[in-house]
Amino acid sequence: MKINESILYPIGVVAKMFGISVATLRLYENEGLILPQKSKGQHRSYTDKDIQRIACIRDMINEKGLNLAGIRMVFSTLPCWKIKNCSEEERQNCPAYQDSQDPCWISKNADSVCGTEDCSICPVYSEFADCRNIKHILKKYWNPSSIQDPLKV
DNA sequence: ATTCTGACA
DNA sequence: TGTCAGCA
Repeated sequence: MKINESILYPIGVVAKMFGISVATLRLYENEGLILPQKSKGQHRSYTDKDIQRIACIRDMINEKGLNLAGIRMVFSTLPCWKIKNCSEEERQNCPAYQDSQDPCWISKNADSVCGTEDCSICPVYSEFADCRNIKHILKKYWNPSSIQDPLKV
C-alpha cells in the first residue's frame, strides 16, 4: 500500500522537502512545469504525484543541465492527441496538436476536447510524474506503424 | 503563522 | 530567484 496515497501538502512543506523556496515552486508553476490544485481560497495543494514530478524537475536542472524552458519543451513533446484519442477533426482544431511548443495543458484552447478539463488530473500530465520514464510510457501510445510517417501521427 | 498575487532589486 | 507589500 502507498502510505501517502491521498495526502496533500501545502507549498511551504514541499519547499522544505526540496530545500527550495516557495517562490521557486510558484515559478515552476508559472513556467508551466507543474499544476498543483488549488484549495480554499487560492492555496496550492501538492499531491505525491506533484512531489515526484518536482523531484524530476530538480534532477533535470541539477544533473541534466536543462533550464526551465528546456524542461517545458520536453513536456511539450508528449503526444496528448494519442493519449486522449482525439479525432482527426479535434486535432485540426487543437493548438497542442498543431503548432504548440508548450505543454498541452497551457496551450489548449476553450473549444478543444480538453477545454473544460482540469489538466492536473489528466493522464497527459499525471502519467508523466516520473519524467525519467517518458520514453517508456510513450511506447504504450505509439503504435509501430506511426513511425513510418511521424509528421502525420 | 502561512499563503496569495503582483511588482521589482 | 529573492523579497516586499497588503490581504485573507
